[in-house]
Amino acid sequence: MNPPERQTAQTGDANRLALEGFLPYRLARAAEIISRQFATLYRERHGLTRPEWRTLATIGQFDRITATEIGAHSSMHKTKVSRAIRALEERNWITRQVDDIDRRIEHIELTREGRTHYRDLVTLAHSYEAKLVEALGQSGIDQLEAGIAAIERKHT
Amino acid sequence: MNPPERQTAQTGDANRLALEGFLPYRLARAAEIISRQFATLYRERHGLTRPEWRTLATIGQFDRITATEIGAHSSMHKTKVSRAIRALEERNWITRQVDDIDRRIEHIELTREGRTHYRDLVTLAHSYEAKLVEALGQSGIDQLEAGIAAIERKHT
DNA sequence: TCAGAACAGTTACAAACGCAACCATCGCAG
DNA sequence: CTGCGATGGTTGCGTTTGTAACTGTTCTGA
Repeated sequence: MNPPERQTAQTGDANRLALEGFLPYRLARAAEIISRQFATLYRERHGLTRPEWRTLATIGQFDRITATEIGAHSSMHKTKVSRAIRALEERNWITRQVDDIDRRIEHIELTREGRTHYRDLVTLAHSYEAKLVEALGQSGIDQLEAGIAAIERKHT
Repeated sequence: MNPPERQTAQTGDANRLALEGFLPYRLARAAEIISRQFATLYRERHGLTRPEWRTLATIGQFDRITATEIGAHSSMHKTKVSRAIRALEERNWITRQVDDIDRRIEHIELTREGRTHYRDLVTLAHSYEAKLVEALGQSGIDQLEAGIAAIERKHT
């Protein structure tokens, strides 16, 4: 058993930076790895891009929702959302309905077809999460979540 | 004091997915927040893009390095590296030198000017890390690093 | 009542990205 | 040798992205 190594961005020399130990870099890289892995799954299976998957996931979560709300809930720029919505609409996975009172607003819902894909996507997500637990161990997951939670807590 | 809430992607209903509890999403979002915060610093201060910052950081870390090695060390696509190198070269922050023996290889080094910026960048990075520790708490940082380490361990 | 601020959503445009094709060079097997 | 696969690095091209500007609509306050 090795003694646990404390990884930091320092190399002993304070005038250098070890990129591989620098937290923002490590975090970005880790997120990229996980995102890509999961993206491969839904891309191969449903032909979705990342913004489209997030959009679909958000609509499915709330049944009926507006574009602005989707952006707020999924941390996406409104142009990304707009384009994702159009793409999903062209596949007939969602429908839009202009609000009766405020005609700027469009309510978005899943079609039957969209719901089918959403259900499958949820299964996929859960099973990927399970794989993550298996790969990283429950303690790894717990620590990661705790760390993320700390960031979330500080961020507005 | 509230009891700690266990956050999961489930909403009780297994046929739904709570995006805000889904680990890949949370991780991507957290990384994005941190990356953006730090990027604002070096962009405002040195006018660097993200690939340029990573490239510069890697060159500074190793003094003399090739483009391929930069890509491997900083997890960037070779075209990204190529373009970042060109941009840094145009600012006269780095120099290239074709290898005497293998003329495909270019050795890259910092110029005096580049070194000045690199030093400042290192200071910036360290002080940002310190701010992170302050904001998230040492335990938050430790947990985050442990979680990331678990991912790194599994990834090739 | 009505002018202008605010807001939902789209679009035009430029920058950034990755893939694939490419050039130049090297290494190696026959 | 020499021909051909592998390697380092660049570039062309289609796609994706964010910014800003725009359309259409509602809200607000004088």
